[in-house]
Amino acid sequence: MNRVITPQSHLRSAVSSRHIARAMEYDFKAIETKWRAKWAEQGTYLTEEVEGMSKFYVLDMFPYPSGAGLHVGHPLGYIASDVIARYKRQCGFNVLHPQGYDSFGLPAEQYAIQTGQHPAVTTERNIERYRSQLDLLGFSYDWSREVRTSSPEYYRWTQWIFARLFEHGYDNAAKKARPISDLTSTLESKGNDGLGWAVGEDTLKDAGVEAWGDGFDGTFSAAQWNGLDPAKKGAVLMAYRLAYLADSEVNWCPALGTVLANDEVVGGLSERGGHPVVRKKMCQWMMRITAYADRLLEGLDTIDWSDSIKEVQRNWIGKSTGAQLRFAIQNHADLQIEVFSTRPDTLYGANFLVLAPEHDLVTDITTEAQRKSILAYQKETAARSERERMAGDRGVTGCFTGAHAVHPLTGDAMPIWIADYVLAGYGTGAVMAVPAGDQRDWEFAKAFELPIPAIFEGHDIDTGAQSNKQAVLCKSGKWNGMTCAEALPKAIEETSAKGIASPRVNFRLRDAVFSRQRYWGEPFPICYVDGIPQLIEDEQVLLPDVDAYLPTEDGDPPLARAAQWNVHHGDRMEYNTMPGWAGSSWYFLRYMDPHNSGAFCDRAKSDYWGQVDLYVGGAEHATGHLLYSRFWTKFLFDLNLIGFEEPFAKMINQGMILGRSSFVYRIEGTNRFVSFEQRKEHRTQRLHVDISLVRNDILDLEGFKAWRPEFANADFLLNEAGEYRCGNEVEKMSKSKFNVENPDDLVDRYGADTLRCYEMFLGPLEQAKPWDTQGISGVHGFLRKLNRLYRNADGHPLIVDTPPSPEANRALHKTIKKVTEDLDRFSWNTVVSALMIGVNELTEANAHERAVLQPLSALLAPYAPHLAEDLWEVCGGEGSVVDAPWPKWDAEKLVEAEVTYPVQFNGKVRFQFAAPAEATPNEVETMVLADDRTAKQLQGRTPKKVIVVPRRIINIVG
RNA sequence: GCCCGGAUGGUGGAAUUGGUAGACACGACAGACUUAAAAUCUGUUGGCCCUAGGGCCGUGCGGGUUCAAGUCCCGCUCCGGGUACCA
Repeated sequence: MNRVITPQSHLRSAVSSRHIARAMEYDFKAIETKWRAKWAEQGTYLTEEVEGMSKFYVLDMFPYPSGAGLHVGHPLGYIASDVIARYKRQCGFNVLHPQGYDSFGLPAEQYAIQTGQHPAVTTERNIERYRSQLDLLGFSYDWSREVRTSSPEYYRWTQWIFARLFEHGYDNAAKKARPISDLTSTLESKGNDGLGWAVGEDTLKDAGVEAWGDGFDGTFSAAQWNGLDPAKKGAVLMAYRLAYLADSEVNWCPALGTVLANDEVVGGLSERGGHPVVRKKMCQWMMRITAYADRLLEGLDTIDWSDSIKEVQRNWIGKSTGAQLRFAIQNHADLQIEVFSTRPDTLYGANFLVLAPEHDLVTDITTEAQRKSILAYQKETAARSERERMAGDRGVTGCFTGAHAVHPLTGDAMPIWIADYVLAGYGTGAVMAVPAGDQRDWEFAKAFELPIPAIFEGHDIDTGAQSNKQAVLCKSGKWNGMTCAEALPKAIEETSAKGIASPRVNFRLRDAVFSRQRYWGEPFPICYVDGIPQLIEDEQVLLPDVDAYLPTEDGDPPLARAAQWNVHHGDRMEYNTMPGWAGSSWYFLRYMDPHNSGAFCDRAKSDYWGQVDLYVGGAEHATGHLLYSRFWTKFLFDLNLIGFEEPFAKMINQGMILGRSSFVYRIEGTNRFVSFEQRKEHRTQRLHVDISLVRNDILDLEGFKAWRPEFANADFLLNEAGEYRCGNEVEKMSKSKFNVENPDDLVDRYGADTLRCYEMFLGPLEQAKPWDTQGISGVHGFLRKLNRLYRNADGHPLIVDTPPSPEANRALHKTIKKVTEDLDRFSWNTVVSALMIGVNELTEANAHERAVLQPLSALLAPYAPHLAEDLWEVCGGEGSVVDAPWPKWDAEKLVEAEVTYPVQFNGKVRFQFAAPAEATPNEVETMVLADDRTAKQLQGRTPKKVIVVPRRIINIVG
């Protein structure tokens, strides 16, 4: 039965009293305020190097200070790392636990464009808000070490590292970065033949053609080098620098007015904002991260990160080994097509070539008869690529060029096609198609009715391609009868000997674009003298003020607007700024020596603090920050500026906290809302409703009407209970979904200690989990119960100095053991359970002895530092609980006189059997076999076998 | 498609090397207190059967190894995340 009710008839609201009665005996507000002030006053969390003391470096990924503030999901990782920082400190380590802000970035700039407000001002305001929210939670950060990537004192050193990258190249033979001055002296004496430095081939080719004409093939002699003018030398050197300027295809985002790095583009859309991204040729600063591809790959084996994130990096780097093969083209003696293949062993099965539609040679080789259709296909793919990427549904398309290549082993003619399944940006942008061995080639051959030469024994080529490396080859000359795995190295060797191929390693990893056409980022310490970029090192290049945060009318980036600034000693400045990941690639080093004005970080300090021992943050930075910071760390290591080449020895990625959204159901075209149960009887729209108006899924009707003007006149179709029941769903926590739980409110209602414990109690840190505020009461109750062990309701201490009972001792030492072991394996959630069990047992045992309660407060300190500090004081503990030595468990106190064994018969537990703890398995067996209950279970049968697992279980088989 | 996770009560989760599955909480139910409600406290709470004693079933599904399987092996299903014509 449904009732339509008016607002007046429903005065009793389900949510009217949300007040949580606060039991006065646990006055968390007073306790937390008191100790936060004391810690600040005494500088409890300031850190310095102490010779001979072992260090432990615990780091959070620093936040971008957005305007929205924190919700309960944000502090999760911070709480986890704080627990470990405090635990390690109590264990006697010198702990470095800093925090800062990744404060350059797009949102502040977008806001500036809209409002004219300087990004520095909004950033400052957001940081203040962040800081006040963080402070409420009682973190043990040493704030004297705070860094902000947008402060000139910090970005000066970001610029400095950029300058070093500009001044260095990469020597593949030495496997390390070396100064460009080393390079020039080699070039002066030997030229670049056999040089072995990482080089941008396209950049070198362009510069070489400019210097020596069209015949330039990539090598030059010492004489040729020495004959160049400085401008041409500069252009050639650019091809070797680790930070270099290049014309390249970049991801241009028109809506953001800037280029993006590959990891900032997701499925053809910008990661931030989801705007379309197009390919465009532009002159940009780049980072030669590809020079470090192998070391970035190998280094993964030396660090303790999750397998999944290592795998993401491995795939992103995408190393593949094979050969580069050269194919002659009929009627084009001067041209050849190079293809990269990981499977040269299947070369005999190759019967056509496929080029990317954008491949350079397409125009040259296309016959007149095919020209029209080739042009049409190229146009079609260029137009389609974007839309089609989003659709994800692609058929097999392609077009014949009319040209033929020559098979290097058989001399057969191979038609040359173009197709969009071959990507211009990978390998050489051309493939040799082996339809019998590659499914894409197979499908292409089927679609265009090309023959499929069979090269595998016993494989039916009509069923699809065979890519198994254990397959046996046939019709493959000398390789007949070999498995592919056996033939592969031979194929590479033989084709290389014949001069038709060279061994080749290919990476999917691209060099990273390092310029952004934005205002709110690090300016480059670069000006252009006669068009050649020069480092500015005599003074720091500061970010100038501008009159608007938009490009100039000529399309130059905003910095071109800074009239005095944009010219340095008469030379044009670089107008681009650095990307967001520049400052975050090395911030973990600056914390070690944050105020050093003579160096980015003193070597002695980085030697002391070393690698980050525990890094906590989200997994979403796998291909961005976490790769770039590894790259910069290796570079700084090569320059002998730091003593380690992996920044983060261990990393744990916290899972997302999801919100529980509530929904109301509006009958379409009306202002009438129907309760969840009856929603299907009407045509309804589902609308998010703010979760503060909902309790146990029941809507606060008055609150709802007051929430938004358009709902002021809403009426409701209630359920049989006379209530409005909301629907719900677990989804990402977000303001727009009205499912955000704010930590400030929870701290106000339950205290920071409760919130800290509860966030850890929710479940394993790495897992995504829904937030459920109801559960917090259980954790709050635990802290109150714990508090009651130490003092009564009036706050009078209950501590006594009598010796504890064996039960109390056992409870304490069991808890110490469990908490210690769980913290050592980073099992944050089970620690809270262990403490709860301990408190339950001590309450049961009526334990108020100092010998038990004082260590207990030390044990609590990492999770609930405020209350622990207060209770430590009640116990008369010396100094701060922050430095209380971590309690050790005493195995003797854990021993029980008896062990209760579950006794199984054929694997089913039938009864419990108590045996003396010190009894041997044989004695236990004898005793249990003598027990009446055993005889009853056996009913006269003789046991075949008796298994006694000491202190665990007894299983009687028979 | 490929690669990584994961699936345990009404819910979050525990079980660390194969050894009593469901710890610890939440919720629900019942009781105490209260004029009443909230709060608080106590008890019950995987399912099924049973007067009791107790029994049977049970960790996504189907097999297997073992004295013993949530845990190991083989074959699936579903869910989450990442990634993609990468030659």
